[in-house]
Amino acid sequence: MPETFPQDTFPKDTLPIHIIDDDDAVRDSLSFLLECAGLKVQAHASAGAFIDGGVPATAGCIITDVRMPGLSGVELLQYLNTRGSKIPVIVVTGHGDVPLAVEAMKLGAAEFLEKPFDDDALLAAVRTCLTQAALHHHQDAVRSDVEERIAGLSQRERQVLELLLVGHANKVIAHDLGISPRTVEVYRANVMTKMKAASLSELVRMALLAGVGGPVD
Amino acid sequence: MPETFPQDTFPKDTLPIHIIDDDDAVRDSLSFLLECAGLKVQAHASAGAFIDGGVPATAGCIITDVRMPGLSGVELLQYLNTRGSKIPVIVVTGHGDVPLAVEAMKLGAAEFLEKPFDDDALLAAVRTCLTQAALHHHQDAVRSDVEERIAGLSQRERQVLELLLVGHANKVIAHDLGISPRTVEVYRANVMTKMKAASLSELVRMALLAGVGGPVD
DNA sequence: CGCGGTCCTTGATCTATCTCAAGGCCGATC
DNA sequence: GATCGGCCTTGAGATAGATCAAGGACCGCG
Repeated sequence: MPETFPQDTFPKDTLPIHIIDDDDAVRDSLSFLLECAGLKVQAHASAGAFIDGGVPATAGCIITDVRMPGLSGVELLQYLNTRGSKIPVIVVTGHGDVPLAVEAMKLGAAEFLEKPFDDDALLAAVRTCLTQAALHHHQDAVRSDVEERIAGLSQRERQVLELLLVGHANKVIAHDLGISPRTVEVYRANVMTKMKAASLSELVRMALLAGVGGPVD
Repeated sequence: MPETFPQDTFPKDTLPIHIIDDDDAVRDSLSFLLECAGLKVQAHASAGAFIDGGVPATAGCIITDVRMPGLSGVELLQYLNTRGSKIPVIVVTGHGDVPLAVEAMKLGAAEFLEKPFDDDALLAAVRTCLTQAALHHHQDAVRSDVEERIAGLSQRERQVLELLLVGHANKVIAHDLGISPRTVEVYRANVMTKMKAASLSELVRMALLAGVGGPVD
């Protein structure tokens, strides 16, 4: 079970910042800038190299160039979106125009800076991202934790869970599944135990968080 | 109780599109373009004029210029954000630069187009916005409906609702409120009736939708 | 004052749900 | 093959919750 940190004790500075740029000089100077600010940095020469390392579930943020051999910064954003990643991405570019910036922002970029950019502006953006990342990280930790518990349920237990979320009473669930109401109660109790839910209310909130048994509609 | 439309029968074309621009010629040409596309248009000469009309809870989208006397397009975005409005906003500008575009997008603009823009591009953006607006509109209708029901609860009923959402059993709630468990049951039943909830599960989902008794944490 | 209305409160009763205890089935392991 | 563990299943009794029916406090109104 992932640790859950209260927001203000969250170890922001341990979350690595990934720099993706094909220019050695840029990587070095960015790394230097961020490390001087006491931040942990990992540099990658291409988006592919970053992805090959396995997209970290937990990262502070990503700083990427747009024009690069292989995947461009925009393509990286698209890839991250398909992966459902919520890592904040700061896009930097030497040849930016408005349509490109708009596209990057639409794809969820947290910031779009034109070179040469102000060091302070970048640092400010990074800090903003780290704060956001800390929030998302906590949410994600909770959600993946809940998803794990759901995965740990047996088939019957999962069925009962879903019917429970629909709002059916035990006896209705029993009828639906063609078993005794008594048996449903056992699964229900198991679900509560395995999901570590102290109440039905909590169970419903957990399920919604994990995207099970959708909203009201 | 607001009607609920299945997504594809939603009357998109009845949702008005608000054009905000201080240039008469621009308003007219935009109005003409959109009306030819069969869309309903309302034009405003300034952001202030639009706001004074009362920000409509239901609108297709807003097309606004950036540079205007009075509130600028960016300031309009900020205002809409403070109001919690989710109306999609398309920003158009004759003198756009990257930082301005980025700022507008950060403030939630759906699109940022530079003049002279392609008519088809604008129409495509508008249609995208209308689709989004239809989705949000349905969500908002449901939420405001739920909020109304909550507002219709008596004080005791609301207290019981909150403790119920926390996951407390009736007898615990009774102890907390210093009344008989039996009495709690009455409020509980009233809450279910007034909220039109068929089950506790549904009640919890409604409450979460209305932002009452927050997420897991 | 007497009236209707809403809100808060409760008892008795019936129904649903949770707790304790336990048997049959199947695959994995020794 | 025997044993162990997990899954599915159930009964009887205790507990919590829903339903039926109703009294007292407060407020505005005629």
